[in-house]
Amino acid sequence: MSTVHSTVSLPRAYTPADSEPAIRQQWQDAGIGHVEPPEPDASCYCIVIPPPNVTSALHLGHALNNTLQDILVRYHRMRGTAALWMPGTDHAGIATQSVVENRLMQSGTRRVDLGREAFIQRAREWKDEYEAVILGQLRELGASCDWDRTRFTMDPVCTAAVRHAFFRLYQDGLIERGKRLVNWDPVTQTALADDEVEMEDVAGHMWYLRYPLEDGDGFVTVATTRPETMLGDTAVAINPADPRAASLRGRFVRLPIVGRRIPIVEDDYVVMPDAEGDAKARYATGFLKVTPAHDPNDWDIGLRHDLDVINIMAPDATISDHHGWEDVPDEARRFIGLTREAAREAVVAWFNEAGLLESVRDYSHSVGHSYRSHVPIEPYLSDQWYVRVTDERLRGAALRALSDEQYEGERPAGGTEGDGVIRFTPSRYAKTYQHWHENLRDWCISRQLWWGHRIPVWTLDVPMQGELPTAPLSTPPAGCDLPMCCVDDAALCVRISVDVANETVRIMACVDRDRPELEAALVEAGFAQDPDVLDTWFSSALWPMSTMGWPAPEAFPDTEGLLDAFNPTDVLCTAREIITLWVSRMVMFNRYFLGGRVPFRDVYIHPMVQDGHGQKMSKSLGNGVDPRDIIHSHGTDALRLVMAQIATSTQDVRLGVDLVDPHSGETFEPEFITTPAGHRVAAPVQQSPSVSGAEMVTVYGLLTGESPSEDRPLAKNTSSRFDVGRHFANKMWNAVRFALGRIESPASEVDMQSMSLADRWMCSRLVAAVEDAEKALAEYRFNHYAEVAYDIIWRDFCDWYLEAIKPTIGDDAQQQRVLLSVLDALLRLLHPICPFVTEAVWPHVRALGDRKLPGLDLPDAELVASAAWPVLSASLIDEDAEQQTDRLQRLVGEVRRARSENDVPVKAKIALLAPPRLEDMAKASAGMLAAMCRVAEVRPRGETLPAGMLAFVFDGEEVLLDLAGGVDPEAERARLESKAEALQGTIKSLNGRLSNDAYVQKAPAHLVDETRSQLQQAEADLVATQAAIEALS
RNA sequence: GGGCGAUUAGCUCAGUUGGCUAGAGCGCUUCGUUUACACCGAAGAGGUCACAGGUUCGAGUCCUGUAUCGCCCA
Repeated sequence: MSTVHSTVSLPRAYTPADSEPAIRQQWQDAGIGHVEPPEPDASCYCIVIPPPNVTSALHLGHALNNTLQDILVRYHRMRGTAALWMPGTDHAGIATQSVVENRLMQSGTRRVDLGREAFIQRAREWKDEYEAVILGQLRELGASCDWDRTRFTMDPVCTAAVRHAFFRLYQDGLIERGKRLVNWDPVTQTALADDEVEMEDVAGHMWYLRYPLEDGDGFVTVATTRPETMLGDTAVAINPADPRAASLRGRFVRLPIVGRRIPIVEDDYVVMPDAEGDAKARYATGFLKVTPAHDPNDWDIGLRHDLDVINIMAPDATISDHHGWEDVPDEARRFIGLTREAAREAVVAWFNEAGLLESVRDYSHSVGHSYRSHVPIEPYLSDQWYVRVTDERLRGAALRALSDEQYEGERPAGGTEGDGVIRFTPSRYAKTYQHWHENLRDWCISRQLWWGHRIPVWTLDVPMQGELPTAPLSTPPAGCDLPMCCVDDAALCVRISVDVANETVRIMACVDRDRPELEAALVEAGFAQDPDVLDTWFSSALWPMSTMGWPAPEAFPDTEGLLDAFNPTDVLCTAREIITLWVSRMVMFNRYFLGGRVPFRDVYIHPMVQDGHGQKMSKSLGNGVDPRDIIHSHGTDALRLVMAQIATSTQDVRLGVDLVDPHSGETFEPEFITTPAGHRVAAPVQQSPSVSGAEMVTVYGLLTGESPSEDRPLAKNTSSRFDVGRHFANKMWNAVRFALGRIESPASEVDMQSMSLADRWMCSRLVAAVEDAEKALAEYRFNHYAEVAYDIIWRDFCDWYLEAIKPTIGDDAQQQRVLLSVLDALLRLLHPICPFVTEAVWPHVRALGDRKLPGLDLPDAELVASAAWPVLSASLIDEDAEQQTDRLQRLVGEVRRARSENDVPVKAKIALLAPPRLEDMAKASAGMLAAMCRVAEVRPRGETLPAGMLAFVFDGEEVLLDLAGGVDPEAERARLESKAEALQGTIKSLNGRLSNDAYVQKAPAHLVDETRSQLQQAEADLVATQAAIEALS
C-alpha cells in the first residue's frame, strides 16, 4: 500500500477557518445564488427572506431560520430548478429609532435637538452599519441568496410599493383616519401596536370609591385600579342581571370632585360580585365606573350607550383641560397639571377626606407596558390612520386562503385564485392564523416617529364658508362607503371632512408614487404632509411583492419578470411570534393587490431557540450566543448541522449556554444565579475552572456594570452542543482522506453483477438514504434529513463500509470506482446542510476521475454547490445484500461482544467454528470478519464440541469461538444460563400472545406470522443454548 | 379567563396513519492509539415513556381527567 502518501494533500484535521473564506469567494465568483426569471414553463422555486431588523447583529434564532432556508434553496437548486432566495433587511421603525435615540442620549442629545432631517441621517448611518453586518453574517453562514437583488424596506423599489399600496387602499376606502383609543406611550409620545405592548404583572391596589346618587338617596360603590381617571367618568354601569339594577334604572349619579351628572347604565360586561368567583369577581362591587376616553372596555361600553367621551389628559399623561375636558369646576382645578401618578394619590386623598373612600385592597393585575420605554401604557384618544383589515376584501381573503383540511369548520366559499392554497407546517399553527383573523380589529398604521415611510397624505384646514358640501364631488369607487369621498386625478385622491364645532373644512389629499409635481403643488397651495410614519409592518406586508418590483417593474429593470415567475413563493420560513403581525398581513395585501394570488403556498414555523433553562435568549439576560463565535470556534457546518438537528416539529429547543474561559480557551459550564425578576443567568463574575485565581466577567456582568479589564477579561458565550457538528465535519473530511489514499486507479467500467457484497449493500443503502432525505425535506422535517445524512455517513459508510472494504480496496479497481462514486453521492446528499466541508473536499474527489455507476447518475460540476442532486435508480436496491449484511453485522456484533466480555486482547486473533449453514457465509466474508472483529480463521464445527471454547447462539445454532486465551467455564456457564432465562421469558410472552385467539384473529396476518417465526427462532436459540451449557459440564 | 403545546435515559431531544426487546447525541464505566479520523474505534450500564382511568388482540402513540411547565390571546 504505497498509496498512503496521497492523503498528504489533506491535513489530518478539518480546520474550517482555513477553507471557508475561499469557498465563499468561489460561490460569489460563480454567482451560484443569482437567478434570472426563466422561461414560463421552467420550474421555479422561491423563498423571500424574513428581513432581519437593522437594529442589531443576527442571533442564533436568525442562524436557525436562515440555515433552514438555505438548506431548502440549495436542495432545490441541485434538483435543477431556478431557485431564488431573495435577501434583504427591514428598517424596523420603532426599534431602530429607539436604538439611535439611545445612542444620541449617551452624548446628551435628544432627537428634537437634531431635527427631523439630521435625525433621519443618523438613523440611516446606523442602518448602513448594521445592514453591512447582517449581510456579512448571512454570507458567513453560507446563505446562497441572490445578493444582486438585495433589498431594504425603505429603498426606492420598496418605497414605490409602499406608496402605491397606500394610495390604492386610500382610494378604495380601506384606509381611514379615526379617533380611537390607542396604546399610548406617554414618554416617547407615540402610539404602539397591540403587539408592542408587554403585559407585566403589577402589585397594585383596588380602590373602592363612593359615588352619591343624584337624588341624595345613598350612593353606589365603584371598584377601580385607576382612581385618577374618574375625572373623565361619563357613566356608572351595572349588570342588568344584578338584582339592584331594577331600582337604579334611569337614575343618575353626581360625580364627586367634578360634579358631573352621569347616568347609570346597564351592560352585561360588568362583572357581578362573587366571593367565590374568579379574581375579578372577588374584588367586584357590581358597579363599574365608565371612562370611555381612558379605557378600551369603557370605550366599547360608551359606544353601546352613546356616552360622552371626555379626555382628561395631555399627551404626556398629565391631567389637562386642554384636550377635551371642559366642565372643570374650581374644586378640580388643583388636579390640572399633575402626573397621572400624583393625580392618583390626590384623588384618593380627596375621597378619603370627603369620607367617600370605602376601602383599599391589595390587588395584583396585568398592566400593559411600553416595550420601548417600559412605562405603563395609557389608553389614549387620538387621531390615527387605520387600515380596515376587518373588511371582507382583506380579512375574508386571508381566511379563504387557508387550505380546506386546515380550516376549522366550513371554509367560506370563494372561488378566486389563491383560495385554499396556504398550508401551515406544523398544521396546528393554522388555528393561530384562523383565530387571529376571526377576532381581528382594524390595524392602526400611524406611528409618531421620524424613521419610516412618511404617510403620503397632505392636509389643509380651511374656514367653512357658506353652504356645506352635501354630496361627493365625484363618484366614489366601488366599495368605498366613506362620506365626502372624491376622486380627481388617477394619482390623487382627495377627501373632505367637516368639523362643525370649529367651523372648518379639512381637505386631505393622498398622492400616488412617482408624482413629485403633485406633492409640490399641494405644498404650494398650503397643504402640509402628515408628520407621522407608517407602522413597519406595512412595508413588511408588501415584501413578497415589493422585492419583485411591484407595482412598476419597468421603473426598476432588474426586477422585470420576477413577479410572474416567483410570486407566489414556495414557502415562508419563520418563527411563530409573527404569524399575526406579518404572515397575515402579507396574505391580505398580496391577495388584494394581485387578484387573489397568495404570497406563498407553505408556511413553515420553526422552533424557538432557548437557553439551558428554557428562557428566551435575550440581550438583557446576556444569555445569547453569537453565531459568529460558533462559526469561529466550531465552523459554519457545525453550526448548520446542529440547527438542522434541532428543527423538530414538536417543541422549542433548549441549548445550554457555556462560557469560553479567556485565560485558557476551554469551554465550561458557568455558575448561575437568579435575578430579582426570577431569571437564571450566569453570575456576573466567574472563576476560571483551570487557571487558579483567575477571574472573568460574563456578558450579564457587563450589563450589570462590571467592567472587564486585562486581569478580568470578558468571557464569550458558547455552547458545547455544537461539538457534535464539528466532529461530524471532521469525520466527513477524514473519510475523504481515507478514500484519497486508497483510490489509485478506479475502473472505468463497473460490472454490477460482480460487485462485492459490501459494495452492493452500500449502494442499496444510498438509495434509501436519498429517498428518505427527499421525503423529509418535502415535509420540512429538517431534523430527519440531518439524521439520515449523519447516519449514512457515519454509521453505514465510515463504521461499516470503509472498514469492510479495507482488505480489498487496494487491489480492486472496480471497488475503487464504487467507493469514489458513493463518496461523491454522499457529498451531494450532505451539501445542503454542510456546504463548506463538502465544497472543501470536492476538488479532491473530482480529481480522481469519473464518478458514475449504472443506476447512479452524477453529472460532473465545478462546484458541489452547482452539482446535481444524486439520482439513483431502483435497480441499485439489493434486498439480498441488505439481508446478508444484516446477518453479518449481527455475527460481528456477537463476536465483538464475546471478545469484549472475555477480555480478549484486541490484537489476539481468534477462530470461528461455524455450523454448516453459517460456514459458507462466514468463509465468503472471511476478509470482512478479519477486518471487523479479527476472526483469523473460519473452521467447520464438528459434531463433538471441543472444550475450552466460547459458545454463543446465532440464528438458532451454536457457534464456537476459539479464543486462544481460553474461557473461564464458570463465567461462561453463568452467561449462558442468564441467556437461557431471557429466552424463556421471550418464549413465554410470545406464546401468550399466540394463545390469545383475539390476537390471532384480529391482528394483521403478517404480524401473526412474524410472531410465530420469532417463537420458532427463540425456541431454537434456547435448545442451542442448553446444549452449550451441557457441553460445559 | 380562553386557546395551543410540552412532560420519554443523568442532560438535550427523536419516536410519521396504534404493532417485535422504546432510539440518538452528550455524559458515565471498561478496553483499545490497527497505516482516514482520539474531533477516533469497540463493548457496557442507564427508561414503571408525568400521574389516574378508558378504548383496543395490542397504547409512548388514541380518548377523558389530574398535576407541573411553556407560549399566544384577552
